[in-house]
Amino acid sequence: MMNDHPTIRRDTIAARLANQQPVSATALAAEFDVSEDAIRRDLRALAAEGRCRRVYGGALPILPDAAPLAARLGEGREEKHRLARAAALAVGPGEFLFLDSGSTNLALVEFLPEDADLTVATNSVDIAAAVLRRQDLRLIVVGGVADSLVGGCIDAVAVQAIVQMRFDRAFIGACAISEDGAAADHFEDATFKRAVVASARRTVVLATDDKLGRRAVHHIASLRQIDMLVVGPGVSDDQRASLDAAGVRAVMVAGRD
Amino acid sequence: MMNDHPTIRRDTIAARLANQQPVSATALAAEFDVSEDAIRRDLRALAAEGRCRRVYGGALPILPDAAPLAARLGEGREEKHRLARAAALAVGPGEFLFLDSGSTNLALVEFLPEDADLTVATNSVDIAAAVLRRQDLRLIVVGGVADSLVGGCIDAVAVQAIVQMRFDRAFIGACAISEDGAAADHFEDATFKRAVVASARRTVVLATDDKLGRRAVHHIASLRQIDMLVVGPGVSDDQRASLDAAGVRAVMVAGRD
DNA sequence: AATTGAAGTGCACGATTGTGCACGTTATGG
DNA sequence: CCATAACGTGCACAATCGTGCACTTCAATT
Repeated sequence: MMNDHPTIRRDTIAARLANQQPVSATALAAEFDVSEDAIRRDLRALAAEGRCRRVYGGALPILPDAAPLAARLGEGREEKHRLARAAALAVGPGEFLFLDSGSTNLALVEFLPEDADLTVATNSVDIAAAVLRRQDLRLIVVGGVADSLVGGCIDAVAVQAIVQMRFDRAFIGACAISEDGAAADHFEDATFKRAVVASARRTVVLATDDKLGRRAVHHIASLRQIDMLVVGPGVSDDQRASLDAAGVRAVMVAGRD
Repeated sequence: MMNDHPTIRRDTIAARLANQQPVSATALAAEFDVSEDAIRRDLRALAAEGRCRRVYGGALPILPDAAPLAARLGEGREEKHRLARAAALAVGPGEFLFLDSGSTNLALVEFLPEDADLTVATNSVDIAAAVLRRQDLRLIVVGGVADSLVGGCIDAVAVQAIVQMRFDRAFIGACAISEDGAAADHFEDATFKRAVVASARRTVVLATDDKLGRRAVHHIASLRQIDMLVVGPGVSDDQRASLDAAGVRAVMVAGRD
């Protein structure tokens, strides 16, 4: 019928990329029997929408947080520090916190108030190390089989441990924030985060600008379940308004003073 | 289909460096099947971005900042490395290991055989971090409330997790080794270590010279329960003989060649 | 039915990127 | 001090890219 329609072709390519498959311009051109120019235009459009990464010879899927923690430490360090500093202000004395894995939460450790009788639980090896270095924090390690991509434990053992805790405040790392709420790219990761949200009285999400408006496959929490969303100053007023309207209880903008 | 893409290669290299792994230009060239020139160009680009440090033969990761454990590693570093290197020789492929907290066991991580399908369990935050950096090791984190002196978890939760495991080989840190066996200065620490010994088919103790002949209050294991004791070359023949006589199955002397 | 405009396509052109090789230079270890 | 290995540079070549342009298609309008 019309299996060679341009839209179908683009959707097919987009689906593969969403499925973490790298694509080659030459191969796609042969497969859909169009010139490489057409394919290149498709890929350029996809990349402009942030749905893939353009590279020489084709395009790569957005590998969301696949890069190990340390890799992401360098990029956007300042932004993360601003977010972390702002988020830490909300923490009160004596609280029982959970810090999810992620470079932004790692940055948060050093901004937590000093000698505030805080207890920090985490499933991230790096965050645990950072907390341990601060003698004024109590540390609870969530164990299990460690996932090398996440840099911490997100398996059934970890979920089981989470289920038995009651946090005053949980800081969740999200791969994407949209009107649908927070989402992650990996199934197990999302499952773990859902358990954390369920065990926390308040859920806080720190989102660097690149996460806003993105979408990811696996749902973590609706916007209504997020008690505080901390974003950077680069957020447009439109975005803020639509988040407000969608039910986030508090949107905090870091670095606007 | 396009797994050998230049961009993927560079990302892979960058990820390793971000993971604190040094890389060799020659090895990478062979691994990705390109000329060393291409690799050198990659490394030069990475270094220009400040993501690694260029050295003769390859590139080194950027040291994040003051290494927390490097301080402790400083004292007696050479001796610990000798013990660790010797102890690692005994490890066979596919084994399930436990590494108790302690700087000597931390040193052991980097000497474990590469790509030997090893699984490492540990209760130490620093050791977990070190294991995580080596992507050829599986990591199991033993969770619980972390003890800031020990740098890991030794509470009831941790003991419970240990009880359910069966290690091929456990590396125990001991505060003291005498004819009575191994002992520790802290009660909880000793309790935890006893659980580990009970769950291990073989128990290995790495003892720096200052631990030999010392006594400590809380019993961990008799000499008969220790399957291998690794000591440094500074041990007198008398000491060795008395240990032998007391029932240690194997006393290994590191650094005598 | 004819007109119009938007979207998609292929092609030609010069620019850019990645690669390997050859050359001379520099570091490292005995 | 010397041998070797690794290095940087310049160069040639191929693949790929971006852009401008002409052409088709198709649906909506006149």
